[in-house]
Parts: sequence; C-alpha cells; structure tokens
Amino acid sequence: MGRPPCCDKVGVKKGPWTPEEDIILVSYIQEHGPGNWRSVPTNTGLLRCSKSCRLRWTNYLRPGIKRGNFTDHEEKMIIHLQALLGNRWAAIASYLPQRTDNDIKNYWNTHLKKKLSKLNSGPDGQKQDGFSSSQPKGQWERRLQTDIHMAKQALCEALSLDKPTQLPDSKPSNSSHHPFTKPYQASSTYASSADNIARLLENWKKSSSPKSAQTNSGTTQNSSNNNLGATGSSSSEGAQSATTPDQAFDSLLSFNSSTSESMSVDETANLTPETSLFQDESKSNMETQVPLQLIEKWLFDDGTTQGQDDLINMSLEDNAVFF
DNA sequence: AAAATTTGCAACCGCACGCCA
DNA sequence: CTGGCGTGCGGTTGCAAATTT
Repeated sequence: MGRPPCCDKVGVKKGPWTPEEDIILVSYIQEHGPGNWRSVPTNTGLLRCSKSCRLRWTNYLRPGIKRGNFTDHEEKMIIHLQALLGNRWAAIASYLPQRTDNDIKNYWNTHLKKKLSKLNSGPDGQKQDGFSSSQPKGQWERRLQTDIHMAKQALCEALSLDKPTQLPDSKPSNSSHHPFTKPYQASSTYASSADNIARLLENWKKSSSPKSAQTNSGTTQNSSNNNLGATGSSSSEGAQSATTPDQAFDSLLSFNSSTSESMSVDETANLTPETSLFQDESKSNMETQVPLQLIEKWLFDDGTTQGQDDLINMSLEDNAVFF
C-alpha cells in the first residue's frame, strides 16, 4: 500500500535539468507565479513531476539565489545555527538570505562536518559534529527543545518589549519559501531569476559543444560559481550568442536586461523584492526573531573573533540559561 | 597518461504537515 | 472529525569532476 507516488513514473523525466526545461519553467512562473506546482507540468508540457519543478525553482531558478563560495561569515552562521537548531536546514536557510536549504545542507555535509570534526577531534574526539553531545538524539526531541527555547525567548522578548528590528538580513525568507503565494508580485523579482537562467544559458552555450543538454549539472555548477561573471550585460551577451531559438528565452532575456541593466547579479539579489516581501510573514518571523538575538549578538561581536569554540559555548550557555 | 579513488553537488524519495471540503 | 491533496522538509543517492596513485 502506502502513498502513491506524486506522479506516475511513466513518461516522467528524471535527472539533470536542461536549459530548455529551465527556460520553460521560468517563463511559466514568470507568467503565473510559483505555486500550484501540480499543474506546472501539465501546463508547460514539461515531462517532470511537480516536485521536481518546485525543487528546481526553489533551489536554482528562484530569484536572489547565491551559489557556491560560502563566506566565512556565512560559514560561521551555519555552524552556529546548526548548533542551535540541529539539522533544520530550512530554518537555518531562513537566516541566510540567498542560500537554499539544500545548498546549506550540502555545504554542511561536505565541508563543515569535516571541518568541525577535525577541530573537535583534538585531544578527545568526543564532541563529534561539533556540539551534538548536548543535544537530544532524536529529531523530534531536538525540534521540541528548539521550539521550547524559541518560545521562552519570545516570551522574554515580549516581556522586555525590546525587540530587535533591524537585523541586516532579518528576512524571514523561505520558511515559506515563496514570497508570492499571491498571484504574482513584482516583476522585478524575476529579473534575478532571469539572471539565474541567463547564467545557466551562458555557461551552457560556452560549453555548448555537442554535449549540450548533457550534464546540465555541470553547467549548473559552473554557472553557480560564476555569479560575478554573469551580470546583466553578460546576459544580453547570452541573448546574442543564443542558439536556442526559443521565444521564451528571448523574452526572458529582454525582460532581464531591461530590469537589471546595471546591476550585478548579487546586487540584484540583494535588492530583490523578496526581502521586503518576506517581511510580512508572521510565522517565520516568530521563528526567526527568537534566536536572532543570539545570532545578532554573535554576528555583531564577530569582529572580536574569539573563535568557533566561543561561539559554540555561547549557544550552549544560552541554552543552559533557558533550561 | 591512465586507472582508481574521493569529493561535491544536483536531484530524488518518502514522510510530515497544513489546508480544505 | 476525517480523508484527500498539495507542498515542505530532511535524508539519501547517483554521477560528474577533481584528486591521488
């Protein structure tokens, strides 16, 4: 028995996305906005299941996504947040605008885990993974602990009426991932999305040796590391060298270049309406604001860098205070 | 230079959750 | 209240690229 698959497997394509598919998806979302994923494959003719479409959008095509090259700052945040929240990548991602949960999860699993285990396997390799020793084992317990923690802090905040409002990046973000559950908001949101896809395309064309559709994963990776390389101007380059006779592509690029002319991708990303759009989301606000104080404290103390251990200790001490 | 091994990441899978009729 | 449906989330896998032998 069990739950039937989200989509019948016959005729459903799997594996890396091709630029053509990306274009179709983006241009569809450009028109209709994200959401109602179930209908996306039917309406676009994509031979993908709805989940796959959503994933592709949220992890790659969504506007304002930054890929690769985690900064020290981000790294520390992830470490700290992981200590606080456990493997709740979506929650962690909500503190890191422009980063997806998948990206963070991958980065944690591939880089940070090792890094930390090296760090902590010094004299006595007890603290595996950094700080898990102080955490409940099960996901459920951990979640519970976090929630209690959050609730307590929220209470404290409420009582002190001293709410931080100005955290630089305090964007509730993607806990509900979509700024646009409503019809579809600012078109400029898609500018950066178009940037994303323009990057994909550009790199795809560069490597557009016969392999073409080939390893989209490869092209994706390249593009992902080239955020700086592909700006608005380069996307129009992409338009010129376009070999894909796709109208959607043209419209995308023109759309793109008209909206983000002089901005780099990152700039665009930073200014993306997401930031403001997200700010109304009460649920994630609840979630974000609570540990924010801790994070803020840590972030703003960052200059005084005492090293990760101190950060870790801080979080653990904080936990101790609350329990 | 070629083969073997490791690494990194995109994408898939399946369960959980929330909404709605 | 309950069951169906759509979506979100975290764990895992598969494969290409990078590195080592």
